[in-house]
Amino acid sequence: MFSQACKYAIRAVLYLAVHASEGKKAGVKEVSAALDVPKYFLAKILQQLSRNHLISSTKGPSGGFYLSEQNREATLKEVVECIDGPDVFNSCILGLPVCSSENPCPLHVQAFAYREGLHYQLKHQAIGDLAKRIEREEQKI
Amino acid sequence: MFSQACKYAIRAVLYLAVHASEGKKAGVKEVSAALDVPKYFLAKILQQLSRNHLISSTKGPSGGFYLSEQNREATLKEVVECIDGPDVFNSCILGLPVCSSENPCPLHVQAFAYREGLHYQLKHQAIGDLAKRIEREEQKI
DNA sequence: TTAATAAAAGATTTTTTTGTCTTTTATTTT
DNA sequence: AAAATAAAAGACAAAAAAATCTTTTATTAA
Repeated sequence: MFSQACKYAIRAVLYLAVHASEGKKAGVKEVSAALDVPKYFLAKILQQLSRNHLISSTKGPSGGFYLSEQNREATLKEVVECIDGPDVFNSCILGLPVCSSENPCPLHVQAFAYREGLHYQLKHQAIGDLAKRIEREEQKI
Repeated sequence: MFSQACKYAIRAVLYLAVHASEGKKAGVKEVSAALDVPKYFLAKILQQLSRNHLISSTKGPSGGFYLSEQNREATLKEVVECIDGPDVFNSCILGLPVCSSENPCPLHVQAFAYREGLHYQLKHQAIGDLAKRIEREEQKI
């Protein structure tokens, strides 16, 4: 479903949402250690998210990554599409060039129904709200 | 979700289910042309499925691939797991080593529902029955 | 204002996946 | 029995994804 880079991206964003803020930034080192993720690879991913304004960063001492209030209003759908491209949620599960409700592949109905569930959550839940739930339910990232 | 090889495998098996039989075998050339899939790559995939008794084959003139009656009773779940390994349907969508209903990752609930629907169909519908539906509804493969 | 810090950027390497080609083996038709 | 056919097997090449390392730039704290 998601590339390795995308999985790291989602987890990193959620980590920042829970553990960092404008006043308490987190560096690549901290995030990669906390999530047990390759440091330099994660750095590239965070850069890409930062360039696309999905996370915020500042250089220099006491710098690092964090989510601004605006960043917290974005959704994981945007994060996912930033890393894996815009077609993640609507490309055919069998790779057929045309596959839709009108012209469905043999697995379309099931694949669509259940992928939409995931898509819906990622699209409609703000990252900030998701972070609150994670803290409340003490979920692992 | 599925690797490229796995997508080709599913489509090839369905093609054989619809267009081939013990009396009317299909060669790699025919299948790759019909599905527009790389010939030699498909050959490898069909070999692997054959070794695992998910499809049948015979060498020599008028040889080729087909599904025996027994093959038609198998499911696409077996095909998928033959190519992509046994964890496709139960590994964490974020790649966490532990992720379950008791210890869920932040996306577990949605991801689980998404995959289980698909999993259920692939697990409970015999390839032979699926092929009949494809013919009845004239679906593309 | 200098040294230290940390992200940004660029280049490179490694690994995995995808795709191709050649040789061998089994089977069948002539 | 010989020639032709088609899968099986093995080796190889190309492309993509994942991971690493080095240099540069911006910022801040001493």
